[in-house]
Amino acid sequence: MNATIRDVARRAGVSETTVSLAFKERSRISEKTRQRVRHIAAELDYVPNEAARALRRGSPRTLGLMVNDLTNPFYGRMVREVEAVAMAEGYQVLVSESQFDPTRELGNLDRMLQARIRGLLICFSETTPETVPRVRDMRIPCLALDTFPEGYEGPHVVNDLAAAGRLAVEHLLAVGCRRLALVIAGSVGARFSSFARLESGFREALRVAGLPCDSRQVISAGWGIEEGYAAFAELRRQAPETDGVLCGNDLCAFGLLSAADEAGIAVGPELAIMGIDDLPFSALPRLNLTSIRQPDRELAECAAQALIESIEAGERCSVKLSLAPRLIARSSTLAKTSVL
Amino acid sequence: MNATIRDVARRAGVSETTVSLAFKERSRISEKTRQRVRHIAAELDYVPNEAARALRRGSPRTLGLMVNDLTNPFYGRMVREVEAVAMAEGYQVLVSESQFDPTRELGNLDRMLQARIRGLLICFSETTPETVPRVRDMRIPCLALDTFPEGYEGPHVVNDLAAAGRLAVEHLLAVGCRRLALVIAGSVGARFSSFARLESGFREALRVAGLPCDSRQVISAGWGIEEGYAAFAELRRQAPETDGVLCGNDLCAFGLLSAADEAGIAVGPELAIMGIDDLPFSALPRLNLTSIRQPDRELAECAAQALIESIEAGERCSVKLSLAPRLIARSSTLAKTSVL
DNA sequence: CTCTGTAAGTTTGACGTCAAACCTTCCTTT
DNA sequence: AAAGGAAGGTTTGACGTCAAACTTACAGAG
Repeated sequence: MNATIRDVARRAGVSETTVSLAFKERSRISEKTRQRVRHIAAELDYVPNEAARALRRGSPRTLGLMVNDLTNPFYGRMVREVEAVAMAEGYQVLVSESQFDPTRELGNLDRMLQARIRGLLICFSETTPETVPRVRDMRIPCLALDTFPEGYEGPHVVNDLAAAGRLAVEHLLAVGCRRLALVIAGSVGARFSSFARLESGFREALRVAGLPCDSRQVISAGWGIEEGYAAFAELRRQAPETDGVLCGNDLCAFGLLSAADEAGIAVGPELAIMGIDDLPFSALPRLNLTSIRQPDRELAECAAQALIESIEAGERCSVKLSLAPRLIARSSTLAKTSVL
Repeated sequence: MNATIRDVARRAGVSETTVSLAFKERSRISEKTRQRVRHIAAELDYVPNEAARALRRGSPRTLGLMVNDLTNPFYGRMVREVEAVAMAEGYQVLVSESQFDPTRELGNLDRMLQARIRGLLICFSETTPETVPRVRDMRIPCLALDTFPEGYEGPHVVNDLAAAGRLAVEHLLAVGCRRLALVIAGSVGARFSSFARLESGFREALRVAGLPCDSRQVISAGWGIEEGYAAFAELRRQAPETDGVLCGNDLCAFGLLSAADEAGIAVGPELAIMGIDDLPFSALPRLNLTSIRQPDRELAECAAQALIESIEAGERCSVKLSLAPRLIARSSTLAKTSVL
């Protein structure tokens, strides 16, 4: 049905190899022939058959992208941007969702490998430490996207969470908070997490400001709305005097905020709450959540580009990039001293 | 690197074809041999090479899934469910996003066809009428998911939007509203849209209730938060006496709700607002949006299953399914008569 | 004892692409 | 004039799978 390289060759009166060559830059073929062949190919609507290519080279032009939660718009944007870059480079993207479940994640990884992906972008989650060594030992280029856990030493394109932590503390202090808390995913003690960097940024900024920081100020929660909601009770129990909270992501902050509302606490004046991600929803006046915006577009773009480059170069990926975040102040951290 | 059918054949002392046959049910091969071959294959971690299969059969085991907006959690869930079914059946999913842009959508469709997808699930949008004939004329099984436009006559698995319209009207009337409006995507006059069914359900229920319904009660908007926000002004202009609104989706409702808040209108008592989708965000106490929950899981599952079945059967898909929605009442349509 | 039929395999070839190795010309160089 | 080289091709074969066509062995019929 579709034109093959053979049809083009026949029509152009050259060999199949010549046609193949005509589509490679810098190949030993005369410019004249190249143009002619390309022209004929275009006429015939010739598109190289991916399956045949894949068979020949041993693997298809496919990238794997593992995200945690497809219903979180943040990951949706990752998928969008990665696909855009991949498409431009002629790659397909195999999207997979871990749902924060180690078993599922490992299974998905296997599936991707069986599909012979040529490279992997992975958004690690804190709940799946098993994945780290597996990814490290993969023989295709892999790149951590958005965040990565402590033990991971590999290439990455992530948000500078330490900077985010600092930014948040500075902001919260500036609006008059004095007892800060951090609500993040991962378990106490073995905070196996890129959130450790968030925490260290957080602690460091507190230290610089001359404020104490003990472990009760760090609450373990999860990534979702529910978990944020539950974290509020924990916060009350563990650090009741808190007047400013930074949550690991916006979803979690929404939950916390709901719980605070319910408890009759004035979010902003009594308890400042902020998140990380700056989801579109955070700008809704009713939520109006102060958040830290990650440069998601660049993030995904850089990562995808870098990954594809290493694939083409046949080398291990070596990018290590931390992108600076930006604070978006809204009323969930309304200054205590300001007049409403 | 990976074991091939040849390795298995050699090890089992049979021909390659026998190995191939051993993996097909109902093939003319003795049960004994089948078991032995399968066992050896498992031992060698043999996984059939997709690229080779794809080359042989002319197309890979790949499904196309076109959604409108990856940052809308609703579509995220579609992707999730479709992938789950596809994976179980040994198919890959090629996800594509139209972003409500006809050019992009047609381009994506082309790309998918070039990737030789074997079937297509498409969430039509109102803004891309060009796609309808293109999809109709595709020679692979296609299935409309979630919704489909007026001109489309093909197979589909959708939400029963007429029922949603009725449900909404009944609910709004029950909580005491008397002047209803509908905010939906598409342009007046040529409401090229499955929303026409929503509208007809809406109108019908009004008629049954003995209430008038003129065209000013139907506002054209878009799908996003921004568009919902803008629609509020339009609503005030076009139908200022409105006391109950149904929005085409939750995102749009969030925008409308924000604008109403801003205008100092009490959402609920003064103006009831409801959406369709029941996103997780809608349950946030601060938003607390009454919504119509679509059975998204079944939707995606049925669709994916049906599509794969037609692919395997080599027939055109013929499923036409409308799934009943369910109303989730929250305070954005709080009864006027109730005490807050 | 030959003939036909069936069950259980095997051989062969093709799907489309593209390296690697192999030819021609034609031009330089000494 | 012979040797060498480069430019621009072409031929060949293999990637892994699986129909289709072909073979063999054996059972039962006549």
